[in-house]
Amino acid sequence: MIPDRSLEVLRAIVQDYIASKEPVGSKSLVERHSFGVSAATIRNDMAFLEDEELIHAPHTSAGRVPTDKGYRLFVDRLSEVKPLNSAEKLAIENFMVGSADLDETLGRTVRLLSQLTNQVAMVQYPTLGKASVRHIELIPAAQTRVLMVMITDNARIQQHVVELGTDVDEQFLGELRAKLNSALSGTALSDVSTKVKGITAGMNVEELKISNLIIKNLIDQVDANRQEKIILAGTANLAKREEDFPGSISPVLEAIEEQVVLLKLISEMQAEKHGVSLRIGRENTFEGLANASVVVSGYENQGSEIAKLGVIGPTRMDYSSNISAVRAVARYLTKTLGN
Amino acid sequence: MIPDRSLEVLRAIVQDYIASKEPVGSKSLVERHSFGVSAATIRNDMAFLEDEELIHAPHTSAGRVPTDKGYRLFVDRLSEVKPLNSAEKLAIENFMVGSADLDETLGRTVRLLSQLTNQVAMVQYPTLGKASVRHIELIPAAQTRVLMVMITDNARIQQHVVELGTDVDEQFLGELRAKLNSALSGTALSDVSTKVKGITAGMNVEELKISNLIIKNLIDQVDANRQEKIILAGTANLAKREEDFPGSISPVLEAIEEQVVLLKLISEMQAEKHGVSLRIGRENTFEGLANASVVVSGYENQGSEIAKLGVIGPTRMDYSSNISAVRAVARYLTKTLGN
DNA sequence: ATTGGCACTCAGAGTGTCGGAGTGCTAAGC
DNA sequence: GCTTAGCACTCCGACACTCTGAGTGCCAAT
Repeated sequence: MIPDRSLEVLRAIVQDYIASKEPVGSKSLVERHSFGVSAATIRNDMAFLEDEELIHAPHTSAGRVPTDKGYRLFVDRLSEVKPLNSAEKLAIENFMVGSADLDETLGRTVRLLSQLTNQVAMVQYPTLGKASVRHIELIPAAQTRVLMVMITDNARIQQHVVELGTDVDEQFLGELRAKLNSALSGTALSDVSTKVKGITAGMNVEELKISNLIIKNLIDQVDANRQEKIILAGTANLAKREEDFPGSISPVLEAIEEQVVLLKLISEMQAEKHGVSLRIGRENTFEGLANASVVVSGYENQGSEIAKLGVIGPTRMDYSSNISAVRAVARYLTKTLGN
Repeated sequence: MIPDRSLEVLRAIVQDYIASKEPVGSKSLVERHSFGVSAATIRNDMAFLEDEELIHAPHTSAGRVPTDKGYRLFVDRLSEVKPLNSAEKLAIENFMVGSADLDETLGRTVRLLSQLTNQVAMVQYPTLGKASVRHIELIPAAQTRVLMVMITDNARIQQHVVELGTDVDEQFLGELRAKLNSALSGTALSDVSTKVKGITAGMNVEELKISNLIIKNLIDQVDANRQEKIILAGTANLAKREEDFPGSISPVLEAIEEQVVLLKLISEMQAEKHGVSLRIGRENTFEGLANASVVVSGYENQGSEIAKLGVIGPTRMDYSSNISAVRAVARYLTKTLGN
């Protein structure tokens, strides 16, 4: 395998490169770190690392830059998770104080994360989890459309418009709403689809048709995570790091603007080490993110993971800090949601 | 005043500059336009325009570039609003088809606008306007907190968490909700604050305190536009136009990320010509937008303006197209909301 | 008022030079 | 056999210099 000293050299290269943004050469390396050997020896080690494709020289006589593979090895085996400093901890505490509803909490969280890391932060809206139905409302929204609103006991609101195909009968809608509420109020979401059966007893064909439409929609709402949504903050941080993205930042901006891309990305990422998941450079299947890294962690409610949050930045990012920030924010969010 | 030919020269400069992104000189000007006079004459006109601060030479012997004032004069007096071409019209029609709830409609609208203009598009969420109350729901959200949900008959949902200061009494909450609903259901929002009086009759001190808190909050919801919110699309378009922003795009990105800034900006802008309002470069009081222009138009529901939408781009933008796109999209949105 | 001519300016592209940082290799040393 | 000093070589980046083309302002002539 790779000798210990070579690993140390790799670590030093990654650290120096992240700090200086310049390719790092053998001489400056021995100056800044005490390897106890000379530059020439380091050069041999570097040649070895290059064979292993862990580092790479942008051109013949330049210093070396870590490859994606190098970063990967670095985070997996060489980096320790930096504990947050007290200022950062304070920032987290302050940010969370007085949070009100879900929207606001998540909004604060995403801004907090972007401030903490100086990267683009994202927070995925939670799935409904183990909540139960509090109230269902049916509102005529147009000639042939009904707005269905479901309020759950963890204070989430799901809404959707249902196209009936025929004119809305307000009277009947009122009855249906009463039936739905008496049947479902207090029901766990997981039980909705069974409990809702039998509600259509004694209806005529027309009513049945409408009821089924609405019920179908209700069930869709319940068991789908279709309301998947991600909020972002700190996009401007990308522009500040412009020089970190060879070429242009615009593919990155395009990628993060596409909710679909982000959702796919996030859903592919499963927690690895420290409860955090990481994609480095081309590990992201999406082409536009070839020069970007993504750090993601899940957050929980009532003991099970309900969604994820994370940051996106250049491959040349400070992994230690970002990983610990993402992890800490995920924990605090879990804690906040617990109240 | 300014001689006619000089105005023509200004128009030509603006048009050429927008097209070529290069400072435009007297010679290329006479080549591309048929003024019927020589370059030397044009130069005299240009000197005049420069005295008037309508154009400006970036350095001694370069061509001229319009100033903010020049653009302003151009849009006010010289440009015609370009009618949309059929492809664009088609795009609008297609985009709007099958829109469902408000969120989705606005989401589509903002993406449509950004595609049409290739700029950053924004849409402000509408104020409640002339709607009336459909249903009020009070949900215990935590030990001492209540989630208040108000559904209006134009299918909008307002929600807010109220901190009671004391433990929630579910029973009482149920009664209060019933009272609120019977008192307010069907009431126009503008009448809520008067109608809600008297509802607290016969309550004890503790109940009164809670009721007042909730009612106060309800009224806040109703008459405040506090739920002001803007959605954006096409941020990546900024990055593509990077070279159009002297210095860096990051102040612009920062500005548009700040909802507060955008809301302030939008609220200051009142419709001028063609129902569209325009801020060019430093006309934007916000420093970060010194090199940006903003095109805004209002959209309506039930005959009155309920919110605005628009685009943000470099001062060197195609005003004619963007103005007509913004105007058209605002109209289509008004139309869509009418259904 | 318009024009052609002329001298002048300047940014930007191209070229040449130079130094420094970095490399690979080799032969000697521990 | 690993380590090291030394050396020749490479190449980027900075700097200085030149050249050119586009553009200008001004003036005398029409």
